[in-house]
Amino acid sequence: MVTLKQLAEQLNVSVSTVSKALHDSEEISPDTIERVKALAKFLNYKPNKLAVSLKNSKTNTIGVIIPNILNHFFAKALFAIEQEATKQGYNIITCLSNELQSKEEDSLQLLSNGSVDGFIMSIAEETQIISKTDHISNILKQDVPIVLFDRVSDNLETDKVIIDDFDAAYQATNHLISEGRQHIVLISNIDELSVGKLRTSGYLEALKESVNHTQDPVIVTIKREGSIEEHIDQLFKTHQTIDGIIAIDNTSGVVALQKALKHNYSIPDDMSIIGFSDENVLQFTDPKLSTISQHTLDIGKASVELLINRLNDKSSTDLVTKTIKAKLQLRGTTK
Amino acid sequence: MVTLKQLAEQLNVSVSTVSKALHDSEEISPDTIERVKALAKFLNYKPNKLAVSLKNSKTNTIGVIIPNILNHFFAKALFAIEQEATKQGYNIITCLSNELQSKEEDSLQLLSNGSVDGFIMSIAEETQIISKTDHISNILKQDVPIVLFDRVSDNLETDKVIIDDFDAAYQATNHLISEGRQHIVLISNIDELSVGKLRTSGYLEALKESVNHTQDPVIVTIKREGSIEEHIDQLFKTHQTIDGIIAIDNTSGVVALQKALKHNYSIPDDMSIIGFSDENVLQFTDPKLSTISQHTLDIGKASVELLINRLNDKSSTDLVTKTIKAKLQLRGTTK
DNA sequence: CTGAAAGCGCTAACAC
DNA sequence: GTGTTAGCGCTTTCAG
Repeated sequence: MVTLKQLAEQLNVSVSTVSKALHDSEEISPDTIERVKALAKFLNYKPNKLAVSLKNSKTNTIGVIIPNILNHFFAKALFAIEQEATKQGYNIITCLSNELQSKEEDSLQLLSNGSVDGFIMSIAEETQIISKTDHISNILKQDVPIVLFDRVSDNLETDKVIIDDFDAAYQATNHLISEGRQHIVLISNIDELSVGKLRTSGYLEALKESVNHTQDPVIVTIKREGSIEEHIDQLFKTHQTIDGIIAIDNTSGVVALQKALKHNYSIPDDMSIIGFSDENVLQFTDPKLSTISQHTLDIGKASVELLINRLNDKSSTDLVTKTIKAKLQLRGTTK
Repeated sequence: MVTLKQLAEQLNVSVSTVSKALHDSEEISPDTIERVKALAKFLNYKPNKLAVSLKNSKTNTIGVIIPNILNHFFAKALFAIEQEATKQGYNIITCLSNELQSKEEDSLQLLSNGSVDGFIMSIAEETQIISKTDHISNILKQDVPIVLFDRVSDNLETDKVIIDDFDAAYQATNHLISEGRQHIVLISNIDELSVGKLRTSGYLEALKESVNHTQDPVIVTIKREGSIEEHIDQLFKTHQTIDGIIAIDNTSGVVALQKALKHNYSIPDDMSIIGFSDENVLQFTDPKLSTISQHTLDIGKASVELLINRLNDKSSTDLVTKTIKAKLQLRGTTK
């Protein structure tokens, strides 16, 4: 690696002159600036980021902690975070917690030592289940800002970016009710998560409020990843009067549609299905799945904006929670 | 942030004593070590990684450049890379090239300044199309090691991790031939990529070698992401004798299956389909798609191993190319 | 206009 | 056993 010192030696000037020249300092003669820059370019000089960061106590790097990169929602969020961060001159260091509290803690510890200016994260499933967030508040205590997105915790005093999970499920349910559906089932493999609980509440509330709708709520909870298909198959066997499905996670909507067609339901005549899936699954379904669109790109972008705002004004004490409205996208699986 | 200096002051010893104590140096009395460690723990001291890296000229960080994180193959590769890197005590800085040569170049430039010890990357589509890899060889010239995975280039002298793309497609095609299929079509939306070209060659070779098989090759090339469905629909309309499909990218196999069922083919009786998809799509298909399994986790792991080996022995000059054998996984869409 | 010197936080050779 | 010093590469104040 070429250093300032080497440039200085070759040009017979001092290190500080070189440094200033490269920063277009007014103190330096145009001529010197010219010469310095020419040589720097020629030798492909790049300032050592470590040294600059150490000096400035500023890394221009954001730590991003993702619970599960194989979940398309998070992959897309990461995509958006990276894009916006790059645009704003920040790098990202990505850690994957794989839904484990221990890995989440490790990553926070490991990077909160000057490696990053702040964090953007979504809470690991395990952390949400055992509801222990000390490892996160410890970091906050050390004045390293954190933005939480999607999966958040009321116990943590941070900026947050969420979607209106309750409302989204509430509206989806109401839509099915307005279609005249009488037996609307909710399918979830995320009932341990904050977002899962909120979406379920929205569903329950919509059913409760609906006057001329007397069904009891039916909630299918799926624990293990692999068993979604079995559960849904089972559902169609045991509940033959089902005419509406709200799937509140990424994939079960698609699976439900698949199975419904297999069971010879005519969609959407016999049954309506609404999923929380991203558009990427649409190519796999026919008819096209109606979904609640989460505007994942906006979520990622907003997270970066919030964090950078916070970094630029650490003094500000009021926390902001930004809600990105989800939108019901009716396609081929609803009337 | 707590620093060595602060610890030293509180304990009335020198900074170097503290440093040594924390490293269990033999020079320091057990008693002092005890006291230092106790205070360090109490104050939650963490060595500033920037300073350590600067001092050691070693960051223990790997730069990972991913062409498209929304592609499940790359998400899974990233998953594997992160996992293995963490295991070996390395962090990763993730950059997304979004298939653009310019972003790839930016990322390499930005991080090859002491931020990372080396790179793991897969080449952007644009870079493969215009076949300009100077920005990569420039980094190599600066003695920053790079491991290429999946999409590689013959022009670059680096360690590589690839799958046996030619063989995989060759075998898949031969399998369909052995089933007695007479009109086997290849579908590709990645014909610009090195891996796409190799897979296509494998298909062509298998057809050519087959003695009692007289069909001409049929290759459907899809350019735009959104048009896969249309193209496949079209295919079934114009080529009604098709009885075999090899889809060489991540998604078109699933789409082909979907459409074939829609067109009332009985799968696998009337037609066999083999995709290059990951297991994650299986939940969306019925019958289950037969695939060529790419062992993506192994690819990621091997990439990290190769890079770390290289970092530990920069002198070694012989380049290694590791081939992770793909495996034909027959499921419900083949006989 | 240019240079010397201090310091970011850490390590390590070398005193004492 | 402990302390002093120099230096990683850079920025910045202050002197010249």
